[in-house]
Amino acid sequence: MQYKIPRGTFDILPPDSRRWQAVIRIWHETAQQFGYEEITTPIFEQADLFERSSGESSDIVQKEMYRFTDKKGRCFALRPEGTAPVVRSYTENNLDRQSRITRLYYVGPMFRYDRPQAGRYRQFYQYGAECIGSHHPFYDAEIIALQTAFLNRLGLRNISLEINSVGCPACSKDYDRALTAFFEPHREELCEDCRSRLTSKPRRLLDCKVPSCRAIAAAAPSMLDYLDDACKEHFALVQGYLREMEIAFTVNPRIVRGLDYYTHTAFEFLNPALGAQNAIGGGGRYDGLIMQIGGRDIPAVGIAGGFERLLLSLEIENIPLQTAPVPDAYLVLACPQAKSLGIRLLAQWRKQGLALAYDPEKDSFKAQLKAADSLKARYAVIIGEDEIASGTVSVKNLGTGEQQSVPAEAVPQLLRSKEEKKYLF
RNA sequence: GUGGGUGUAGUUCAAUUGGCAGAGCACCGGAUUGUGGUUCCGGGCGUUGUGGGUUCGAGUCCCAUCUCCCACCCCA
Repeated sequence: MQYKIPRGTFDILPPDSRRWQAVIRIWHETAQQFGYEEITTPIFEQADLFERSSGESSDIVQKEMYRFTDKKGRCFALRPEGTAPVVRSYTENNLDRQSRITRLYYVGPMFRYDRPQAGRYRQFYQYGAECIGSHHPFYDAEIIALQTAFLNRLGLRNISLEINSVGCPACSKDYDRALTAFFEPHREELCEDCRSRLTSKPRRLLDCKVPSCRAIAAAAPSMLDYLDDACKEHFALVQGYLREMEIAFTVNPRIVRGLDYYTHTAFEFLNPALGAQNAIGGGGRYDGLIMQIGGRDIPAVGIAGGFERLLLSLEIENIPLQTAPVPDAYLVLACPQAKSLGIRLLAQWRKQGLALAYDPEKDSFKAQLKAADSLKARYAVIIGEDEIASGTVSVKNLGTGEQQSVPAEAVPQLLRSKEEKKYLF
């Protein structure tokens, strides 16, 4: 074993690849049902696109980005998240001129240089959707509904939705000041991390796991009390829409999203069964981002989620996704003279859409039937001396054992009709 | 980036105080020449993650390194 896969990456092999296909297919279907169209962007972009959008002080930029320079010294980064590239493409291609509301969704790999852990990888796969062009709270609720529909359709049940509002930049700033003022007198009692957070990101103090910090934070002021009237109303309307859509949620004023560009609504979908890495998706509104990266002042709201944790959740809850593909029939060629005819028929029947299995290295009759059985083929199509002599082939139902001879031309129709019959019961 | 655990056949796991590296499952073949599943029989020299060291002798002890796992951190 000479080469090894890079740390924090993984191959998706059968039978897992089937599960991935199924989940991705359901994502495409759900997003399209909600009026979203697919966008695919490159997996690398100018590094400063992410630096500018995520925020210089974010962990993504500070330590998790895969950066590199190309032969001409230009600085690129493997994308650590999906929103910035979509927004870049939106502005670059003037999509705002084409329609007032633009709904886009994507699927693809993201890259973050993190220490790998269960449910956390260096190359991981995300789905996401962005609704660009309106500040209306309906769209916040709608995109949450999209993500809810997706998770429900997969069969996940033990998922909770927590929402919060981080307000507009103005009330957000007020709140940070209030937090700093609140924690400052306790500086000496805080853990080391929290002391540095106090100056850089006071909000992070709220979800520190050190018990002593938690005790202090318990009495900290709530973001919700610092929302101005407009922000308060927006948040109330989002909640109203969610209730009308019958989407269960709890308000958690401590939700902090990792990236700087979020405004107003922020939310997370959590699966408590997952352990430390329990966020399976989330999103929020980012009204300032498009202007920030050089576009017009256009509001937007988006979601994203990771497939790894989705699949982990499905496994924990024992939800089957897709059964293994089985061949319609296994071709048994019983004598050397049958081989040429058999291979011609194999090709012909495949053109007609049948899933056929055949192994040229198995000569004995018994071995071929055994193989048919282990592949769970529904039928064996047998061609040997007898069949050649009579100008027919034998079709054996491997479930019931019944067997009949028919002309070769009848096989596709026969297998198809028998299969249809099967679905009638 | 920090701390703790882990690694033996394709896979799941054994191997006593350091003493010949094994089993289940899976896989392949066979059990009178054209009929599968059950059953029975046969089939394993694997750089014990990698590289060093101690020892007459290392899967086992020591050091380094890598991987994965758990937690911190962060998030998907």
